[in-house]
Amino acid sequence: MVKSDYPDAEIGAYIPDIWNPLSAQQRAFLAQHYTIHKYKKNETIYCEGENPSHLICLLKGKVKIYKEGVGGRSQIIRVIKNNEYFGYRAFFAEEDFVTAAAAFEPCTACLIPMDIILELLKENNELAMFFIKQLSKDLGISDERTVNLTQKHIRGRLAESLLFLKDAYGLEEDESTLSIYLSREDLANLSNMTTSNAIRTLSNFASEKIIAIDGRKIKLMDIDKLRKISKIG
Amino acid sequence: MVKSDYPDAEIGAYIPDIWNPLSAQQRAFLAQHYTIHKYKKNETIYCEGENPSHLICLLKGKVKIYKEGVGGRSQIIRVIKNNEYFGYRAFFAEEDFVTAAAAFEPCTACLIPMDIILELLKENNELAMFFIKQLSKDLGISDERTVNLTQKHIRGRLAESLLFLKDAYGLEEDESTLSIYLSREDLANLSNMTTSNAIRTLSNFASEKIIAIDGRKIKLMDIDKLRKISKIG
DNA sequence: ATAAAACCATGTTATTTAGCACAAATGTAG
DNA sequence: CTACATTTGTGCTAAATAACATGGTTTTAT
Repeated sequence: MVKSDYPDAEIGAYIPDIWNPLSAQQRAFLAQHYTIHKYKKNETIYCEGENPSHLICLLKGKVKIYKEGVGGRSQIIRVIKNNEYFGYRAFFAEEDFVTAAAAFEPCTACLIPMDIILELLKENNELAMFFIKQLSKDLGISDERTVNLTQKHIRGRLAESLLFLKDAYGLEEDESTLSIYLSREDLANLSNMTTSNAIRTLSNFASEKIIAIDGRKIKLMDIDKLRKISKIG
Repeated sequence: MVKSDYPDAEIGAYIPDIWNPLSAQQRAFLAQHYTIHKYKKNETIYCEGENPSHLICLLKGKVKIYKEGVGGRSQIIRVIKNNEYFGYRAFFAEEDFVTAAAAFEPCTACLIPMDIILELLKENNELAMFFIKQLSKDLGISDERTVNLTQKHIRGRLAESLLFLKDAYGLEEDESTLSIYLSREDLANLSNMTTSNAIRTLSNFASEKIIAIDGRKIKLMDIDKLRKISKIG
């Protein structure tokens, strides 16, 4: 609702992947229909079972896509950063959401009704190719993740999650601190383990000088070693 | 190479999902470039790390898509049946294969070079929508599977695999025998467990009269109970 | 500022699952 | 048909992980 921060004239700069392929006319059409929303920290963006209606492009902040499993345990499936799109898979598959989305931290997002996207897809193949490519990449990542989460041991899974967070959200200026601060519980849900085991394994990594922890701040001290641990499982 | 069994004139009937959206001209173009291949039982169709080049439509037989994990264990990611397409994800993502494919039983497939598909995609949006929808469905299944394989216990995972095989390949005329005969090892690889545990759990199900086993033949005797076991994990 | 709630840390125990060994059954090649 | 390889079945042991309990610490809300 705070379009002021993201003036219409510049919207294209914030959603380049779907804006660039469009013709002038298509851009005008899109510009008429998008809206800007803000989400508070920990706010739910959509829930499992809901009906998908909008393509969401994250302009600012960090989002988790997760799934409630058996016995209250939840599993983080993927994470979203700046300029990434989500919320559209279920619509294309003609299903309700099988995952939920929530904000790790305060977020701003651009929402575009899926009907509008469908209209654009009918006339613009380059846009269709964007979605085909994106879905293909995500499917590869998901397949990879299935094996990693099922076959690796705790240390391997946690090491992998730390590297995953580094790749997803990068490091701070010191080139070693993860620029996302997660609760131990979220870290556990990302790594398919209990909170206790996330805490314990994190402490072990710290005493082995592979990482350094200061509350929720995590410094990666020995990335090669993390890679090795992640690789051997 | 045995086009005889699948005469050119009828090819459209075998690959309807991508044939129907095409114009007459596009169909002619496609007909010029497809080939028919046969695969023997257990033959590898493609390997992890290879470069994807063809869209494959399975005309006859059953195929597994799997991934070698840590320590020689392999994980079956999904299975393919008649009239389903595979082999294209990696191409669209511009990656090498992250999975491998092999024939469960003797197979016949129609291969179409991905370049040809790309050409057709440029001019045909309906075809693009087919891939968007298919990839979206597969991604949902993959996400679902990640949670099922990681959070459920052995009995839940095996029950789920049996139901999964029923949905994928159906039952024989008796309405209860799975119409695919897998080795215990494949069943284990599908369910993320060791072969011993697959054997053991299968025996347990049999003594509980939930299934009946006769070699590799598996009869589902109490599907409701299987669903319940799968659900509670 | 203070109370309440959520989170972090660590030790102990219980459960689940993998790993191994070996025998029996089945399939396969010559 | 026979010999050999592979698959299946079963029991036992070891390892990995979850579950629980408790106390300290930080965050949040009022």
